[in-house]
Order: sequence, then structure tokens, then C-alpha cells
Amino acid sequence: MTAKRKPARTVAPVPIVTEREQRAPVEAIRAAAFAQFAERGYPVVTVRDIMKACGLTQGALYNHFKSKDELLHDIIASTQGELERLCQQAVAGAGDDPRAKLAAFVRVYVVRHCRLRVEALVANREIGWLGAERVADIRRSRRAIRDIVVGILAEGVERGLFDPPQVDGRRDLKAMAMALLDQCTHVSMWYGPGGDLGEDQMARLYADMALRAVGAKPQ
Amino acid sequence: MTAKRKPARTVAPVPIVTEREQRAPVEAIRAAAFAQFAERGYPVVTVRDIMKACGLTQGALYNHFKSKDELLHDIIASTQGELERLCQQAVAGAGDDPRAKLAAFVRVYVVRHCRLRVEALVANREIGWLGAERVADIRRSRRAIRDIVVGILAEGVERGLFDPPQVDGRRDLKAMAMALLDQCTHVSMWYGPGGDLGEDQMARLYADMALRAVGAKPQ
DNA sequence: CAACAAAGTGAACGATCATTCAGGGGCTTC
DNA sequence: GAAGCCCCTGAATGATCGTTCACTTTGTTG
Repeated sequence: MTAKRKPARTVAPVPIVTEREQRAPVEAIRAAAFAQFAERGYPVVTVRDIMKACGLTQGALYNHFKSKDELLHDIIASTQGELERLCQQAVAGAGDDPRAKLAAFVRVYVVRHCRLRVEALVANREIGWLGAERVADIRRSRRAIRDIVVGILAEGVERGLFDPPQVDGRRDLKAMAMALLDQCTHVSMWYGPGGDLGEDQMARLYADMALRAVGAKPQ
Repeated sequence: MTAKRKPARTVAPVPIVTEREQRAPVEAIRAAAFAQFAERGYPVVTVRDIMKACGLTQGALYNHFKSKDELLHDIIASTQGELERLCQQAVAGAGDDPRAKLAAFVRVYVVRHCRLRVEALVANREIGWLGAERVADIRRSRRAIRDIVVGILAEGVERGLFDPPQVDGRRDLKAMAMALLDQCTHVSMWYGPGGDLGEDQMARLYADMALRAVGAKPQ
């Protein structure tokens, strides 16, 4: 079943790319870990699984990461950091109108969660396995993203451009922001490129739904 | 730390409720498993953990369930089944208007996901650990719930009561239904009774957002 | 060619897991 | 009070896990 290299003790153990351009093994480990964590979940993926997928053996992991836990944190943190950066950038480049800001935010967020489905899935589903210390900065980044949305909503309300639903005469912008983010985040759980809509169409659909949900005045 | 019964070898090992009314140990196991799975995740919760929480030892589990896997399926399936029943019932009792049906569906769905947060969390997060055979009927039930929503949306569009967003001139009611469900489902991930809104208020907020998102005409 | 550092190997370690099973109490029913 | 059943115990089994480590290979530098 497994193709066992027979006489080879001395050959290069990684699939050769070119002599000069081979990707750092760290990157191969990251990619393999992403794929396996996404498909089967952190606790049941063994170090042996990950390293075998790179053509290496278990022990080699510890030349690059201190532990399996550090590996998980490394890949989640890089994804999460880039997401936060993208969101800030999208809002900053959308001009002054809160409606444009919200639409730009949702579009970028949804496209990213469609395109990098695997990364998003891991980042959102496997956080719980991180040790308490390592989980803290991920949660901080998530709160930061939520607060971007809350800020847009507050600005829109203040300027009379949004009219979000009220319950018992009060609004809860934080709950609304969570609702919008949940909606967009979990696209990565079921979206597939084979579906009826492409990434950009999904992005526009979700942006439209978000604007309607917050009661945005016509532009 | 743990209150160890000292001389007792022969006493009843479960916390005595009354002589006549003790809950079946199966229920105690279910409850303990729910709590522990929700808090720490199926793969890292051991059979010993669950049974210790009931005041029993590992082996006793297998007097009630064939395996840890069957236990997980049992508790997920019962939750999921009741959710499906509740949703059907909510829609059936909401009259003829698709707007009322959608609102009733969302309200019931959100209240349930707020109130039975633990159960919802387990049912939605731990499915992946079930064996392929056992996961099938859970997925069927989820599709059934999604199709309830799709049906309401389709009826509303047909009768001119909903005007959902279009992308490139087309609608994707399935994607919209998934978006609404994702939003409502993941309330269970962050809602806490200590927040600004109560369950009923959350339900109304979400129902309002859903009606706006699908472009429901004023009633 | 010798020396050195970086990186991979694979056996080994200690821990822990789900599951099995022989043994033994406490019921209810005769 | 004997028989039979339900249920629980706790040691045992066999497998697998993350991590370590002594050793080897490879490529670079003097």
C-alpha cells in the first residue's frame, strides 16, 4: 500500500522540486498540517501523519517547532493576523461612507473565507486545542475584527445612514456585529467552488444581506 | 479534592436522589457527556472522565452504550431530532404568511440555541468525530431543516412577499438559507445569559434581521 | 580533506486511551 | 434461601500518542 523506497537510505527524502528552488521544509510542514487539521481535526492528526505527508519522519518536526501545539499556534496566528490586516485595509480604503465601509468589509471577509477555506476552517475550529497562553492573542485579534464592525455600525447609526433593528427600544450593535460575522465566517464550512455562485458573487450577496440587515439607507 | 467515600464498598455508587425516583444512570451519563464534550471536545474527553463525573468507573459505560462513538451519536441524534421537530412545529403553527413562518422559525431556532447552548454546541461541533455511518442521519436532519427555510423563501418569493438580493440577476435561495442558519446556529458559540439581551430579545433581533435580509414587504 | 552546523532517522520512553472481562454485590422472584 | 439478573468494579490488554535522543547524512566553509 505505501510506496516504500527500497534501497534508499541516502536519497533526498523530500519530493525534489528543483535543486535550487525547494521550498523550506517548514513551509511543507505548515501546508501538510493545514490540510490534515482541516480534514480530520487537530487532536486526531498525529505528528507522524503530518511528517509522513511531507516525506519525513516524526522526529524531524522538532527541528522546526517546539511542539505540536506550537505548530498549531503558528499556522493559526499567521492566518488570523493576515485576516485582521486585510479587514483593516479594506475598511480604510473604502472612503468615508459607512455603507461603503461595511460593504467593503463583508466583501473582503467573504472572499477570503471562500478562497482560503482550509485555513479559515482550521483557524476557526481548532483554536480550542491551543494552550491558554497561546490562545490569548488569537482571541484579541478576533475581538479587534469584531470591533471594526461595531465601529462601522455605530458610525452609520450616528450619521443616520443605518437603521438597525431594535428590541424593546434598544439596539445591541455588538450582537449584530457577531451575527454578521458568524454568517460570513461559516461560509467556509459549506462553500465549494462547484456551487451555484462564485466567490465574488457570494461576496456581493453577503454584502447586500448585511446592508439590508442593518437597515442601510439607499445610496 | 475529590470526596472519597471511605469505608463504602457496598453502598449505592450514584448520588442518591430518593429511593424511588433515582434517574436512570443512562441519563446521568448523557448529561455528563454533554457537559464534558461541550467544554473540552470529544476526542480529549476520556471514558474515564465521563464516568467519574457520574460517580462510576470506566467499565460501567459499556453496560449502557456499545462504544464511546455510540454515546456521542446518541446524544447528538436526540438533540438534533428534537430540533427538527421543533422547527417543523413552529412553521406549521405560524399560519399561511411566509413572513410569519420565517419569523416563527427564526425565533424558535434562536431561543433553542440560546437556551440549550451546551447541547447545540456539541451537536454542531462534534459531528465530525462520528463514524461515516452514524453521521449520515444527522446530516439528513440538517438538510431537512435547511430545506424548510428554502421552502419558506421560495414561497415568499413566489407570492411577491420577499424580494431577496440578487447577484448578476440570479438568486441563490440555498445560499441565503445557509447564511441565515449559520447566523442563528452560532449564537450558541458566544451567547451568555449575562449579556445585554435575553433569549427572547435575541430571538426577535434575529427574526427582524432575517426578514430584512430577505426583503420582506411590510406586513 | 577536515571540521562544523543544520536537518533527518528511527528506536525508545512513559503516558494514556478505548475496550474487555472475570469477579462480586444487591435486587426481585420463586 | 436459592436462583437469576442487572449493574458495577478494577485489573488487564493492546494500541497509539507526543516527545526525546544518539546517531547519521548532507552541504558549506576553512
